[in-house]
Amino acid sequence: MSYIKEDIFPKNYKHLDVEKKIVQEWEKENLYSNFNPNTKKKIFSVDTPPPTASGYLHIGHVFSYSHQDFIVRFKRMMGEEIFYPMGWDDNGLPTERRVQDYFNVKCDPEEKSVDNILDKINQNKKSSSALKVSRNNFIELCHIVTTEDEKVFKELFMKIALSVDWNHEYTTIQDLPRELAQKSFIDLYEKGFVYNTDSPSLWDPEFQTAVAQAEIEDRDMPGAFHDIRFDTDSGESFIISTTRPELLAACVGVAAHPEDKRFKHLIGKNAVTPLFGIKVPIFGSELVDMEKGTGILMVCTFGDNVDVQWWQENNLDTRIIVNKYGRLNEVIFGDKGWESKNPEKANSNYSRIFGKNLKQAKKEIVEMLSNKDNFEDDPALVGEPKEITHSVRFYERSKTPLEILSTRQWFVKLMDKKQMLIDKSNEIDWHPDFMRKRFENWTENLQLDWCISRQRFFGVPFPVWYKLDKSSKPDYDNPIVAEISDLPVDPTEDTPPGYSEGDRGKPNGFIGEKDVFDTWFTSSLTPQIGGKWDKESNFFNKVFPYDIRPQSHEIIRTWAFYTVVKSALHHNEIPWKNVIISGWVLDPDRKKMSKSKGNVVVPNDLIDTYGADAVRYWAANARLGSDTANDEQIFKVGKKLVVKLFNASKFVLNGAPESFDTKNITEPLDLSTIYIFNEYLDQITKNFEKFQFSDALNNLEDFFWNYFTDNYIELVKNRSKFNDYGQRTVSGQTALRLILENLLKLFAPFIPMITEEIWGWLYRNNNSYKSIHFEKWPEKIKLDFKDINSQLLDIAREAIGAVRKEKTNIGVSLGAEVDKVTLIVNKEIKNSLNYVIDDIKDASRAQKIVIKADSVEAIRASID
RNA sequence: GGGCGAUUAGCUCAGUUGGUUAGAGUGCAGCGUUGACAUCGCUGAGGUCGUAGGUUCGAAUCCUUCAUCGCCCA
Repeated sequence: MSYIKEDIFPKNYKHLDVEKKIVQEWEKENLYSNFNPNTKKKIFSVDTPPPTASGYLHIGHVFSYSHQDFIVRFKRMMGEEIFYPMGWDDNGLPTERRVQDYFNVKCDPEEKSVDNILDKINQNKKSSSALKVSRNNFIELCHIVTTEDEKVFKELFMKIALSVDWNHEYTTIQDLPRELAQKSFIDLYEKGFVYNTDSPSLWDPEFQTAVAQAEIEDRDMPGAFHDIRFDTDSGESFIISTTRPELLAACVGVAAHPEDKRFKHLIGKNAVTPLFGIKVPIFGSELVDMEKGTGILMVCTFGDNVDVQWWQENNLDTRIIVNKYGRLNEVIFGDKGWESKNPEKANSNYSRIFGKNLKQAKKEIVEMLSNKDNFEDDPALVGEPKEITHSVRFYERSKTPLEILSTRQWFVKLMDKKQMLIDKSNEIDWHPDFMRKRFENWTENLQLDWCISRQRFFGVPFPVWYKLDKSSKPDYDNPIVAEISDLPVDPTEDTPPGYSEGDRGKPNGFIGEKDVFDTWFTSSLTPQIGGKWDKESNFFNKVFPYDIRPQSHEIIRTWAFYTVVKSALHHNEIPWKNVIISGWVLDPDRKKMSKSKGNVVVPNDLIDTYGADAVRYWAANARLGSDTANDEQIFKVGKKLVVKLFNASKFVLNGAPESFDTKNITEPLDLSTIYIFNEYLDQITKNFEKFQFSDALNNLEDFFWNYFTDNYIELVKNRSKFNDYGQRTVSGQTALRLILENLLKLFAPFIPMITEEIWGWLYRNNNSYKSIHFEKWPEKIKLDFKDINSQLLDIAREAIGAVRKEKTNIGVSLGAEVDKVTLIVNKEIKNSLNYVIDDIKDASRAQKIVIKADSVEAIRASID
């Protein structure tokens, strides 16, 4: 028989070297990049979140991506065929801004593409003004920048040992995602689920684009109620309150609560706006809050959502004064729709705010309202503005409040599908389950259809052109939609079927849609992109619906929601069977990490200090859905575990026989230990199957520390290492080896580097060697337990504990040899103890051991 | 204002369907070791289980109230 030699074990564990080496080996072997859709095995598919490429990766990414990898590695060892693609979301505003600054360019869809865009940029280097580039060139530049970012991301993901299939790496702006996004649009168009319309919608003046409800956030901002006196055309007057006096010229009505005694008599009459002299109707609405401000208010084009509602319900006039830049556009009082009691005065007043932004206009209006020269009697502004804090809606990336502008936009019809979407979410298992509520709440509270058009450049273009009539007016109601076989198309460069490029912009010709899709319109297709929807239908059907969708909770309303929408509308299916929600990583003060707070932790230093395995250990300790503080203490514990596993393995394997046969496990203590292991294994596997990896890890650690290293190894040390007791020795050696191998496999999903390293010591030179990560997940070890008291290990553990305690009491070292140990035990366990007494004697380093029966509760020891 | 979650030892968290004396890790203090272990072992201190009610033979656990914190949404 040959034995494992000492020289294969390094003295200490150097995680930096080992982890680097292992990642390189995996990459060289393409270990994980081998998904086979034609496998006979069960397929386990993962719809991974594509990180924003021009963002940055922080410890929170490491955290949640580790979570998915634990599950993936478990499933792989369970014998399933893993489909684990990875994408980068490079489409959208963050990249646009970065590229603009980086190259000093500005996208202009009117520009034609050129071949040598980088040369042109170099020539423009010294110029202070940004170079105008076509959309295609702009996309080209975005590729250049994001390719670099993606490389950094990929390196980090490999460093933390994600077992991603890099053969299925994609970016959301590549041809396939662009093509599928356009195909998605065409499919929805043909099904009648999308429409375009010119109606009030949310508009960000800073980025000059429409935005969707999902991208809005409310922020508490300081504001002020301005009380302004209005007259009626019958000579009465009343005082309205508004936080937006700058919209006075856009006033189209006045509203009060119908039950409000103060204003009831005014309803049905007309008011006249100060400064502009426009006659507007006064109407009643239950939506008016009588407690707020003066209880009566002005309705404008458009102050907020409710203004839009009143405008529709009461057939109010439309007076647009805000343009898409957030500035006041030109209007002429006296013209149709702008009839004023004093057009000359109105125009002169308006000239003071025309062209100004909303903030400047507000200041100007307030000044005019309080200037008594503008009024026959008192100024219209009553008293001082009353400062308040109110919530204001912003596009999440913007610093300028949203406006509601009437613009032509494309929408996906959702308002009529709320119940259907909630039903779909109920077919999905959410982990933890309460996160389902977020989805439901959001869906129930939807107020608008999904606005999918953006007036931006770095995105996927709409595959749509519009016919022009003889006066070059576009026919928006009958768009020309691209043929699916022609996708992807860029309507600003490509020509629609039946037209030639010369017809572009000409009477009776066509124009291309300039808008691009909302980023989420593409990102919501990650299941279709990963599965190559309709390109390889065989492939798609095998991975879809996906088994899991891992993500964090703040994008339930966007990514999860829209993905459910797409799958429901395209396939009438749920996109995935399980949603796995990771919590956030908070800073030690339990504050959310954010760039602006400056409390973001970058993962690389932590990984270098503690090792990727230790960082993963920390992530594995968090339950799904719960936020976790970034606590270095836990990284230390993880490192300790890794080192302990290293040392325990070294000890067990050093000098052990190369081969072993499970049949040789005959000693009662060894059998008992394996029996207990089996029970733990059962728990661990069950927890993993429920995606409760943190519970699985807890079980595993419990067995590893409290049974295996602290006690079992100590008990069998002598007979397996230092003395030859014949069959008892072989049994101990075999059990140690068997349990160790099983533990390595169980730890492998969590700490894949150290386990791979140790596995390599054992099997690297075998012909049939494969990574531990493709080994089979342990099954219960089948041995003959029928005459074995499974409690033997517990009893031995208690006995050795009693001896240790007594040695400490009498002040001798645990390793000290003693003459005689007496164990005082109760009668029930005396018999059992006899089975393991020799091991206890050895572990006690006693010459002689005696058992004394007594009516004690716990085992006690005395030493002579 | 509506919804969700949390509140247990100094810190981070377990506590399964209600059931003896509420646990772990970490940290702290003391002692002993350091021949698998930049370790390990033993011992100790430390908790009115957020508050106030209720159900029950029995509540950290179930119900109600309130408070605080966090998140989601208006």
